[in-house]
Amino acid sequence: MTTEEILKEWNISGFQQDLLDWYEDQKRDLPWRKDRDPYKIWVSEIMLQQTKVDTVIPYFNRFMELFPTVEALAEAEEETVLKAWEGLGYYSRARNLHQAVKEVQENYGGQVPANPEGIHQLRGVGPYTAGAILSIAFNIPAPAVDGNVMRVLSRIFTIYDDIAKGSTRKLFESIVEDIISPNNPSDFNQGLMELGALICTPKSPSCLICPVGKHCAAREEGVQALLPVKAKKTPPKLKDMKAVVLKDNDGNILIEQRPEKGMLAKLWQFPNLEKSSEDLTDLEEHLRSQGLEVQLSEKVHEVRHVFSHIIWEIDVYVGELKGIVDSELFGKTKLELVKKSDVDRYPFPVSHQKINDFVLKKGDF
DNA sequence: CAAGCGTGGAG
DNA sequence: TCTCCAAGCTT
Repeated sequence: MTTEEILKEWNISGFQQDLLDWYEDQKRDLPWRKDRDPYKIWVSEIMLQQTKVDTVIPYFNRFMELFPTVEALAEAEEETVLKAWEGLGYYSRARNLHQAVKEVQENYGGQVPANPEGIHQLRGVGPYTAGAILSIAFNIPAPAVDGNVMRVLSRIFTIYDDIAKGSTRKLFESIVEDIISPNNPSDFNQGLMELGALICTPKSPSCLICPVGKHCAAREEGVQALLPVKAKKTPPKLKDMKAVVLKDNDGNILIEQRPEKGMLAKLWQFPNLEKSSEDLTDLEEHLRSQGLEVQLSEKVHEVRHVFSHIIWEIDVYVGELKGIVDSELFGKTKLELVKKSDVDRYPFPVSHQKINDFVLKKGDF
């Protein structure tokens, strides 16, 4: 049967009631479900993008202690926000959220806009997050189609479109507009996602205890394991890197800030470059070009770190900073000499936390 | 539209 | 060790 034929004889209000009853009974007690503060819903939705609930919970709780309100976050330093995000990944989320919250503080007096136009133009708020905030916080019947919702609905209506394609999301949004509960869009959307997280899971879904199993075409046909259809993404590419932990005469450590755009933007790291020679010349030249004279050791460690699209294999060196040869050049760099105990104050990506752990915390350097 | 953008956990 | 993710957005 086609999706249209299924929908025509499908029991919409029965599905709504079964889903809402199950959600009311089985929903998890999560920190962002204690009230409907739009700011908290917003922050939680940004953190939950491509990130599991169990990972988010401690970050969310710390974030709310540091920045309890729109005003508090708007007034915070960006580096403080990035430090609170350290380890959570996709750091543009933190920078975009910070910018958007400043705009809300400036343009809306700190009140999160409760309409589609206002909310969608905020940095980092795309179609899913806009719908999630509108429905969950303001109970407005807007679709909030994430991976869970596409998986659940692809099974219920046996939809074989590739959910990795952007255009497919629109199809699911139009379906949600048809079936969303007009009285309780907040719990309806959350119920769909909760069902995807707890019952209608990617692998071996629990169809036997599914509260909406009688509405599901995939279960009827026994094809739930074939859905959803999702194109495979290309595997990450290997990149050989070098990093060096440098100490000066006073025991200070040299760190550098990454560029404002691109991967790990504005985070800090130990001087880091793509490997271009087997010996030490590439490192020495890289540092000399920034005005630094150094004495390097042989490789002391190796770090492997997998990103979503790249794998870094980092050869780690240590060395001594002999002097700043060209202080004018050094002044233009994003390098800083900091006390060993202060390295932890800066936001580091996990790849370089691994270096920090090995060289500065476990090692005797 | 496809690619770029992180991380830690499950199987 | 390897594969596949998990409440996506921006360019």
